[in-house]
Amino acid sequence: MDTSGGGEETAKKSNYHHGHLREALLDAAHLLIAEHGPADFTLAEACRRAGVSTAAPYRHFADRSALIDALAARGFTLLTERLRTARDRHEQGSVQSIVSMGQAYVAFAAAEPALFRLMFGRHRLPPPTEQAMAEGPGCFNVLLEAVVAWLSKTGGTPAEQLDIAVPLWTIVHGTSHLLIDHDFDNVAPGTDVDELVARATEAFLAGASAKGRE
Amino acid sequence: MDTSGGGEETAKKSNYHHGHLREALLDAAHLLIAEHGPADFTLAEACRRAGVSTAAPYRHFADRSALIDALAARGFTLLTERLRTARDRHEQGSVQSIVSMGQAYVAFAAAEPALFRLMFGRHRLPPPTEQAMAEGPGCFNVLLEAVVAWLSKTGGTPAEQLDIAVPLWTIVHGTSHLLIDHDFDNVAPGTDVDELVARATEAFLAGASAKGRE
DNA sequence: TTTGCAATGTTAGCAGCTCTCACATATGTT
DNA sequence: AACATATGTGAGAGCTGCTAACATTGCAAA
Repeated sequence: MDTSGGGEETAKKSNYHHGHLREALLDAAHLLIAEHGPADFTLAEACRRAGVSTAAPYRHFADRSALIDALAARGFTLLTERLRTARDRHEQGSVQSIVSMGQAYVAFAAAEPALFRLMFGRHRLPPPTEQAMAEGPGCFNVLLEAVVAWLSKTGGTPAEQLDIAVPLWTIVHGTSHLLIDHDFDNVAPGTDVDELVARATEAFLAGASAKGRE
Repeated sequence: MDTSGGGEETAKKSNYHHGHLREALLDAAHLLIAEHGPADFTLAEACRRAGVSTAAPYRHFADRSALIDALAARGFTLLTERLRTARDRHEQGSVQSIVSMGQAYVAFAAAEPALFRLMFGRHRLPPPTEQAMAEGPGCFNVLLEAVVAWLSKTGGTPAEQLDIAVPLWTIVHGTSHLLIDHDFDNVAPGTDVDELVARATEAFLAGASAKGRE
């Protein structure tokens, strides 16, 4: 999947130094949390899969949670890309463009539930982490740009962008969590989340722009 | 806070058998996850606080996660109560009644973030747990009833109840998660979540009923 | 090329956690 | 009073995160 596979032969000068350990650990961790959930992810098991001792990770990460943070950062850049391509599949400023982003958001959560939980569930109060200050908004900014474009088409002002974007975010974020936690199963089984996101987004935008015009 | 405090004197026949260990462990666990987050909650620490050995919990719970599940169940009954009283503070079928429920939902998450995460974050695929089948819906049913009442007032049919209730749920659920994960801080600091829930709910209901009428 | 240093890996080991097993003690029923 | 049952303890196995001292390699300057 990456260069390390073929690299074992081309660059097998030694097997003492791994060579791509940092990335290998992140890959292993990604697989593990996808299999067993983020809670009972084990650094030792990741080491086993990467073929190194349990002390090796500490050359690349301060501690276990630093590795998890790095994984979350990976997730944010991935999500941001997906949102951008989803948005750009439709006309700028169109409702369809915004709906498409929401569906991509939920699809990402559905495809990578453990990663999604990791990204938004690290309840560490202290460190806004500069990294997060850059990545998190980076992700949200994609939505903001689309909302501004929509506002300019429907006669709204850019000042309202947060009043529109934040509720839209809550809809797709809530849908994602409820979906991956299987909370629809008992209550509304067989829910079509794409449909759900489309209807909720359209209804909210309709209600919001009606209110603005009244 | 409970009977065990005074009970130590009235019922201090022995200190070998604890007497209320199950509840005491749940109380201790509740405090611990509130302090340190649900992830690094430790069964051993809960034992220390309850004043028993680390083997004692296994007389009352199958394992660590069974205790956590019991805590989550507690949370659901608590949340259901809060929703019911919030709803009943306003006229039946009114938008205000529905908004009030949403605000109570978010307020619960804000007051008990760790418990909230526990309740919805146990990503255990296998057991729909009968308990959860009863509690989860029990919680959602409060909303459904309110939505049915609103529909009958606005000329909708009960068949649409899920189309209305599920999006509303995603709004408050998403708001709760984003709030307790501090995701508003970087993006929309100082967000008034009560205001947010009210505006989003009103706009969605307006848009949805307009669509029904068109 | 050789030498020396910084980067990266290993082994050994501590402390803490979950969970089990055999044993101890209290409770209540007959 | 005696037994069965419920509930607690102590010791210990096996795992984990993490540290410290030591080993190996790659790179860059002499």
